[in-house]
Amino acid sequence: MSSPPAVPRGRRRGPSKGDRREQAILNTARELLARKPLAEITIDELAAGAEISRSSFYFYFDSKLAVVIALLHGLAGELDADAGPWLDGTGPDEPALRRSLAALAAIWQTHGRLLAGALAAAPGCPPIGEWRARLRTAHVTRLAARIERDRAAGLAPDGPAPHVLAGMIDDLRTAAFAGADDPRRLVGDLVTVELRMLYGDLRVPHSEG
Amino acid sequence: MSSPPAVPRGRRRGPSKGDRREQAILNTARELLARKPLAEITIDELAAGAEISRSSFYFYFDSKLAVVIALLHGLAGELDADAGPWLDGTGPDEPALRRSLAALAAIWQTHGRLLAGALAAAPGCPPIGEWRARLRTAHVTRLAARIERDRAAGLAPDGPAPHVLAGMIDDLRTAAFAGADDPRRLVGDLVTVELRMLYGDLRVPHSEG
DNA sequence: CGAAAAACTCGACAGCGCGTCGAGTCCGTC
DNA sequence: GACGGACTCGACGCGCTGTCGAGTTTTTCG
Repeated sequence: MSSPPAVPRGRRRGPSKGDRREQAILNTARELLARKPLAEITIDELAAGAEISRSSFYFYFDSKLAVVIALLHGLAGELDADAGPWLDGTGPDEPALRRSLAALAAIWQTHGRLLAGALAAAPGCPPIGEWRARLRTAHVTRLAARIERDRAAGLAPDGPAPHVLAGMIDDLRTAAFAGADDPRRLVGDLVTVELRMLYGDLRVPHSEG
Repeated sequence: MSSPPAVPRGRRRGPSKGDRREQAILNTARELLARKPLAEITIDELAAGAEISRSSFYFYFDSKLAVVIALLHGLAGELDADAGPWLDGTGPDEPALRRSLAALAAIWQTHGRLLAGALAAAPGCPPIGEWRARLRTAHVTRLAARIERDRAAGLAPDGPAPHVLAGMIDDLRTAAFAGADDPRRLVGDLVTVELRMLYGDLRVPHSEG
């Protein structure tokens, strides 16, 4: 399901030919994704880039989406990089949120095509859908917990159920980054908006109208 | 480009056979969309539902996506139904926003699969992309104007550029409705969150530290 | 070393869905 | 009744996908 065969490496030995080919396919996918959207990439191109025939491709991956999943797995770790301080903290800690979002923006900057393609393919491709769901749930759960903490401490106003609000924030990030030319330019505004979503009080404008 | 032939209706006459077939295709599309996502619907099915052969289908529409566009066009009007009072008003007029969102939710309720499918196909299908862009721009423009008005009147706090903030609100709506089981249940929370995005003030917690 | 096993390669094939083409048939008009 | 536009369809070619079985290379081990 993940890697084709179990390699019984009896002794120190460099990566087998197959290992290199597998990497070549992955690299080709990365290169192509830098130039065009996932939907326009064909297995032929992936195979050609790795200098094997199209049928040989199937020795390494079950489908084009399997390649995507492999790439996605490599990203799973990066995706919550630097999110910890924000998610585990309390109150409107603007700098922490900014760092968290900046890290996320950097990933979208370099892997936008991959993420956008994966998100588009998610409904209709269970494994990708599950990957996305897992990631989302992880984020939403931690953020929801943070919201509850802040509310209990009187730091955040009441409002939508924590997991709903957290889901909206996750959705907003994804939509905003997916549609942006330069994700990094969004960070500042996203910080402001998220803080408002979480802490923004509708103090009736003290202009008495 | 839009409708297949120009019908020279010389005199009062019921809809031609072709008109009925065209409607049959559209209806079939609607029925199928109620049962499965757009990507899983094939031209064969559309043709079969209208009781014509697959090649006859092409007499009426250029492609599956052309059918989608036709359906979408029928929706264009509904999509800003009841949005006027909110978009043309000023200040945190919660009831108006709620009505606007409720109307939108009702549309997502019945046409979710169509809208979700169209959104997924938008990048990679220029006509659909343009349709989405036009709709988005229309909403963003009006909402941005509203934001400027409110800010000028001191009713809303400063923040992201109006069109950016408006874009985020549009994105959030779309993402939230697209992912919801029952869009109508989201309305209340969406109202709260949007108002916070627009009017939520971060009164710095003068809590000591 | 040499044979068995595994890792790997490929051409050929079958399938599906798309869109086109040209040869039709139907039907209202003059 | 013949002309033309509306309409229909089968057959075809294309591009992409995934499978199969027969080959070649590489590794393992007696």
